Amino acid sequence: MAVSRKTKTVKLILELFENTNNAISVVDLVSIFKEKMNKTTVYRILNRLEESGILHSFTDRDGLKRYAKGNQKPSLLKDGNLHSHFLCNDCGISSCLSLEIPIPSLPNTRIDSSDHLFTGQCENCQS
Amino acid sequence: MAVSRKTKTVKLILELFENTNNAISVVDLVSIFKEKMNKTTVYRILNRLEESGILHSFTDRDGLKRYAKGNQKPSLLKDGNLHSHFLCNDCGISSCLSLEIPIPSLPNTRIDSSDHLFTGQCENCQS
DNA sequence: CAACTAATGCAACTCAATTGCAATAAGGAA
DNA sequence: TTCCTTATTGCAATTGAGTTGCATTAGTTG
Repeated sequence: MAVSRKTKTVKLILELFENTNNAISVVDLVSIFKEKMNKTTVYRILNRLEESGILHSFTDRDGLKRYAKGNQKPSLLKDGNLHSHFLCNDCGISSCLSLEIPIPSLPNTRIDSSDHLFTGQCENCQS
Repeated sequence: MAVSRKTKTVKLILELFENTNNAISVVDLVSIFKEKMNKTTVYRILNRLEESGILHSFTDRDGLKRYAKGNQKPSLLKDGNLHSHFLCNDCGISSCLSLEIPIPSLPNTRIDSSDHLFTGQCENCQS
């Protein structure tokens, strides 16, 4: 079930992601759009946009889901050019990194996807 | 607040982890010990064992927390020998990997920790 | 415009994880 | 061993992210 209709709510969410490269938590998105649409709608639109390959997501150490624009298909694994993310512990801003990460070769094991999250302190939060 | 008393419940949990190298989800641990101790107790003991450096944890894509034995301190970052995990999508078994992962150098950014999760199909689940 | 159905809003629900507090038990001191 | 201190536990209630069912609304196609 991908996005098939350009509704007002879908346009609002797309517009937000067109203007940032950061990954935004679903909690924040629900809060940002709380006057414009229902919490459930936010969740469902994000699911559809991810299935469509317009957004991708990851889960941080707190178990919160975060979305950012762009595709992250399993096929990308073959390149060894794995998508990874940085998350600032202070301000919570999260960005996508492009990084060569080796895929481990385990005997008789098939690796389909991988997630890589670096955390620390971003440029703006350095005292 | 680390572990300071060797209670019966702490011993039970330690015993389990001494006998496996796998990472076990908190949900499973609560279920395994449901006759022996309260859910809250499981959560609290795991927290203390992690603070003590006896266990370490990570969060999978579903947002579930998993624990395995061993320490994973930020200082390990310096080695470039980053701890990572493999999770089988079929049987849910999770194991620790030892893998050289490069730490990205971002301008004016301090990286304190990192998490790396590979998912796929393990040896036993290959049809 | 009419009709089909994807998409939405709302309320209720699931489930992992946390919290407050009274009761219990580890373990050091006497 | 017994006493005391307080870390630890059990229980019940709560929080909060995410999901579900269903009636209603609104894209889209002809």
